[in-house]
Amino acid sequence: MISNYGEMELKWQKRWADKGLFRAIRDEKKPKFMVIFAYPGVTGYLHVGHMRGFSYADAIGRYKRMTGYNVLFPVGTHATGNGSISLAAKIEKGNEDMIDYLKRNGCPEEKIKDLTKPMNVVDFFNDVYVNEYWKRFGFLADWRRFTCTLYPDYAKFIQWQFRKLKENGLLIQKPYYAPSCIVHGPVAVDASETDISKGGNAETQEYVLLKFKHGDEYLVAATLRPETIYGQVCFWVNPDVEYVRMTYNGEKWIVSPQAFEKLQYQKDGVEKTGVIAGKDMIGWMCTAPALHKEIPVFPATFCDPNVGTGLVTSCPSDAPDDWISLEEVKKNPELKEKYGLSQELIDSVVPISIIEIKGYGEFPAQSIIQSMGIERPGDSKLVDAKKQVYKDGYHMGKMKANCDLIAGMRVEEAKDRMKEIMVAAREADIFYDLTEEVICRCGSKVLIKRIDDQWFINYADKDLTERTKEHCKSMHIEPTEYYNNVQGVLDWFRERACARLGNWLGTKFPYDEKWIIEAISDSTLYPIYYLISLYANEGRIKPDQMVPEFFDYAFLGEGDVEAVSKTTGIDVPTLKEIRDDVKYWYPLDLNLGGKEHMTVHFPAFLFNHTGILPQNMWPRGIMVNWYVTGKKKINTANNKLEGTKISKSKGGAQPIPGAVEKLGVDPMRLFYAHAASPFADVEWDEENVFSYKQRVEKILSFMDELMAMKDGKKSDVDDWLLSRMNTHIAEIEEAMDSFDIRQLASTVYFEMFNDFKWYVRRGGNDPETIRKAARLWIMTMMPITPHIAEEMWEGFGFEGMVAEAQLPEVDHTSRSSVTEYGEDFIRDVMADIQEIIKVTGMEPKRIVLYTPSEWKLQVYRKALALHKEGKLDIPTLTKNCMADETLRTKGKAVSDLARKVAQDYMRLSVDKLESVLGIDETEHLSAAAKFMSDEIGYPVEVYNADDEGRYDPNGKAKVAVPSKPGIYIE
RNA sequence: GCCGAAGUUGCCAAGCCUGGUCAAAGGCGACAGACUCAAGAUCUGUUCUCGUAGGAGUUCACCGGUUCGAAUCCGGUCUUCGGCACCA
Repeated sequence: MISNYGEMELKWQKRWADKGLFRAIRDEKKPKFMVIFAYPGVTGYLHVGHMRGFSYADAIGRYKRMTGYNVLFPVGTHATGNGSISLAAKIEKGNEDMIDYLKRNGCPEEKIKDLTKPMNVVDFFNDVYVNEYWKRFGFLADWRRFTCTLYPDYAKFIQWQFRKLKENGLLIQKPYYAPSCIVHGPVAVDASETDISKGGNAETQEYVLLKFKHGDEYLVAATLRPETIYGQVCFWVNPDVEYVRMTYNGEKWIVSPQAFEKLQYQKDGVEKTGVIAGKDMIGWMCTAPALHKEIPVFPATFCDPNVGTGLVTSCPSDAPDDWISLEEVKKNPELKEKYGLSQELIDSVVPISIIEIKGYGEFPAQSIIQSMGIERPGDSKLVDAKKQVYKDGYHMGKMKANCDLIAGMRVEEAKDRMKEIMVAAREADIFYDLTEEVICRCGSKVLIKRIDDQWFINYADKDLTERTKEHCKSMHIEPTEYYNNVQGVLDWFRERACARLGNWLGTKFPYDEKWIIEAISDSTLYPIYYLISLYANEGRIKPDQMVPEFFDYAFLGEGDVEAVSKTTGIDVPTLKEIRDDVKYWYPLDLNLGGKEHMTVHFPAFLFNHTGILPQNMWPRGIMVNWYVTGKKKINTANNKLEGTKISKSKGGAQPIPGAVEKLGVDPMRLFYAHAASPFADVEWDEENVFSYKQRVEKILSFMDELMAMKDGKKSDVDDWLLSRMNTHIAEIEEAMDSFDIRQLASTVYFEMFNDFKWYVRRGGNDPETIRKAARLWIMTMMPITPHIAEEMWEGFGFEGMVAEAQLPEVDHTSRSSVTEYGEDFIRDVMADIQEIIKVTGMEPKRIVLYTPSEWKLQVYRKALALHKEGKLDIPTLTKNCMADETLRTKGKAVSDLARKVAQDYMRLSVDKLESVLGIDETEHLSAAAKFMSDEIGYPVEVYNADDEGRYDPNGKAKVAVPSKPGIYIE
């Protein structure tokens, strides 16, 4: 027994390290297997969930290692971006939450004060990931090759990669509208709020700016629904807002001050020329674009100067806000008075029905207002009403005949068409805005900014896409759903902005150093870099030497080695060695990553390989793993059991070191492997992990028992056990062809264990068989629970370490389905006996089994013979039996049995029938009678039905058929 | 909304591609028994319903279809989850 798991684990980790097992060294005589997991971002401590995918990679690597492959399993980290900048900034400011978080995860106090510099943060966590997570989990990764995206040598690689993209025509520049801090430049707006302090749910929306002419000025309204232009009847201005007069493109515009600020970031030559009070515009007449009709300007307080341009065109038929505000204007005499609007003018404004939506009346806005019971402007339900009617309109609506250029179109297409028409006629313009306020980490506003010379990787390139899609068909991608889906993902992938301006960590863009290469784009081709990082880490090559010619030679085999040596200053043998490594190890055999990578990293990873490297270096496999979710809780809202996301940033996640100490590495690895299919989320449940720990301990103590069996002898079950073991190994091989780690776990920790237990229960105790079988068993445990496997391996005194052992080929000669069936047969018979005892509630004095008469066996044998020829059916078998003199004398009994046999076995394998006939049941059951008596607790006797002297008061012998002996209990 | 995935017996979770050996693996929990001074220990059995003879009945979200036969194939419905881009 193991008294201290931690010590035991560390002991073996040290031995593996001392022996240098982690090192992957090129060996041309052996086939290679290169596996990575998508390296994690350095954003702080990881939690137990992250170890799931990482552990798969190690288990697969170990399995491959055991089955004859030379395995390269390198690791690294991804630190590009601003995660560590913001972490460092928080420490600097003494942010208590952050300091608390670090402490809670076991960061030593004295370390914390060092973490005020971003690079220190990166170095610190690199150390944590490697030592506290990966090494602690017993990974056999080639630590010498560790790399990080912020290392100077890595930067050289990325610069080369971008040069290649450019040379291959895959880098393009074009304008781009990106959320951008007014101080720091582009930021990422997403739910994790890595870059920002507020507004993670904001989305960028494209508005159409509609220009309403008034004199020589334009009132500019922003709309998401250009197709409603034909329904416009008036224009809304907020009387309480002071608007800005500005010039743009030789035109005079009026917009809200906020909109003016935003426009400055999106349009050139925008200038403020004055201001105008909203209330001064009330009562104006302006000309609507496209419609070319005069409409009046009315007051509306719902016009928010922060949204769009703060000016709104009114289409009451389809906009609930407009409808209700128009009603208000009509009903409210004060407004009339205040703004001097004539009754005549007001009366002239009537909604125009323009869109037909199933389930709505003539005026959709009116319908929804009535059904939701909204009565006045400002009602909070208006937000939902708007959403609903917009949504239904968009998907189900159809433009009515009065809509001129877009009449009869579905709203979906009318929208784009109308936009194009008006923009082309210079009656409209485009404008981008965020759906909610976004504030940068620095406290400044985030607005949408036009970037003219934004660099993109052109993933939309047709040729590249086709090539990549085609290649994916030949790849091994798990799960199958993703294999199918990736085709669509690759199609959907568009140009991707690949560089950023501002304060980011990362590699400088080689063609223009003001740009920093963006986080996704610098982590696509990197698996190949692990072949170089080894040399860089060992100081054999310096970043300065890693000029383009170096990579051209190393990766592409271009250039003359002597010349490259001269250019780079790297000696020829080293260059050749590197080139040989690349040729040997690449392509990557398996890239394993969480499901979040399916639409981002994996496609980019594929595209960069197919875009830069020759075809024989394109990746061979991808495996996607699902998550470990938080403990499920009852959601009181809907009374359902729901998992909660384990989140790095939000806390509440189980830190890894604590879990390791409490539960042990092997139980955790087993939990990851077995708790669910890799392609399903699994709940983190300590109780569950604990039960895996118990299973591991059970196996350990069971092994102790086996080791103690020194003087047993051979029996029938020995053959059975060895047959079972080989059958299981064949199963494992098949499962692991598709990296089915769960099946491996299931076979090894459950099925094999059960077989061993049965072996012992049946009296098996032969030391030679035990050693032989245990040897196989322990080896198959090595991928998932390597530490205890070593412990047992050593206990049995097997040579070397199991981590370097080779799993033998399946020994087909020792496999026998007849032998295996023999034990199933015993179990079935026992189950039948138990069933009878249970149902009758008897306290048996005597249990008698009857094996079937010879004539029945004859029928079965005939069935088998026919089955082998594929001719087993009822009439054929019956005829066949009746052709036999002795059988014919039995008459109906034979034909009845023949029918039953044919029916039962027609659709089953020949193998099954062969097994049933393969054993002599009388002999087999007699031999097992003692065992069964002991197990059941009552005496068991066995007779053959043809035995004249049998004890058979109930005539049970005659119901006996092969595989189903008659049973009599009294 | 679009795209994708899923709904299995108290819970977790296999099976579904390749229909029959599926009342449906395994684990957990529960129950009974064994062993114990004791143990979140271990072992054995049971765990949809009915049943004094190894059987029968009703199940794999719901409705319908294909088939001799469907948890598995097809169509539809409902529900849940994920992705929807500059975010690792």
